[in-house]
Amino acid sequence: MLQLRDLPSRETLEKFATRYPQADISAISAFLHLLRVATDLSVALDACLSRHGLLQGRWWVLILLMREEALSSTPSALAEKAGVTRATMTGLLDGLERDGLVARELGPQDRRSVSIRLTAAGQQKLDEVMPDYYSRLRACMAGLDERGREQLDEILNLINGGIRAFDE
Amino acid sequence: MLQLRDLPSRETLEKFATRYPQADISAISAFLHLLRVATDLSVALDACLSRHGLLQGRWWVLILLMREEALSSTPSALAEKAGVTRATMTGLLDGLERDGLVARELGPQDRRSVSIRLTAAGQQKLDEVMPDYYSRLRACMAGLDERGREQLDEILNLINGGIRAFDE
DNA sequence: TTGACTTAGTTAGTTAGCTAACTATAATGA
DNA sequence: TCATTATAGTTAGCTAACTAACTAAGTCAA
Repeated sequence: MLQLRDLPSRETLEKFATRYPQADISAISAFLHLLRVATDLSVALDACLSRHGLLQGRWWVLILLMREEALSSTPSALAEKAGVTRATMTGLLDGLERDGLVARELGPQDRRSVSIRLTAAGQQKLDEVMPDYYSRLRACMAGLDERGREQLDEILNLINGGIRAFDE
Repeated sequence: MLQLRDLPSRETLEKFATRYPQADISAISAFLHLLRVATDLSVALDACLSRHGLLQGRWWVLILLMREEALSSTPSALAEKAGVTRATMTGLLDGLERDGLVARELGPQDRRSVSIRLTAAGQQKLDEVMPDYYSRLRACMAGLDERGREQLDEILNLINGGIRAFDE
């Protein structure tokens, strides 16, 4: 997401602000800091998942299926919830099916539709990954108390509300 | 980064916490919220840059060059600062050179080395993109006052310190 | 009822990132 | 000195995302 490692120093930002007076230095700092930490968290998550032979895309599919009462859904619904295109979901499901973590079954009513079911092996994989993920995440966030978590939540909501201004 | 659109509700998290007692619900919420907002910011940044025919990777290269006193650097140094591999940097520079935004010149001392220089067209491109980027970012962060920005900075530092615990 | 549209899923081809391996050059130490 | 090792840059091939286009099936209205 944010590859950049060499974040601008205050001096650099001031130099740029001289040429570009639109610059709001503390806004830029906050923005880059947020992207930097989020990217590092995402990389850490990837590292955790890869120990179990998973990547984020495929892992989220398993979780979405586990959330379902019948442990099953359709590629379209999964794509929507996972935030990827249906074409991408086809590829994710191909991989999961190959590894036996989900099964494709013909939908009974709509013959265009396919039912995707979490297999026992898929559930077992989650039972292996989730405790590891949750333990690590707990440790990672241990330094931030409840008050800090609430503050973060409020700040993120404020920034989120501003994103439409970014897009205009 | 975080594709997932359908973030878990409190009920879902509680259901998962029953099966996986390691779960720290407010930690998970904070983590996902942070990744979600950061991803949306990154997407908004991409949209802004694409109006000017740029993507993040190539844009950061231009900025890194503009930071240099002589407006020039080497592929290796740029790769390190941009946080990508040298192979990736080769590809980014190919594209930028094709568009005339940077120039490859032979380094005088070390004959293995190549000097990359920001061209006048490259500087002009930045002079077009940066005011737009800075204006949008200012508007996006307008809802967060200085106190909030300081709080965010502290919170991010706390979380950042915890990332090593995620990796163990 | 049939022609136009919509929806579900897949396939094909593109992209930007990656790793691994390569060439050329430089640096180092027995 | 010269054999080894390290560094700079590139190339080739992989991956997971994307868009666009396709087939098949369902829906709807004139």
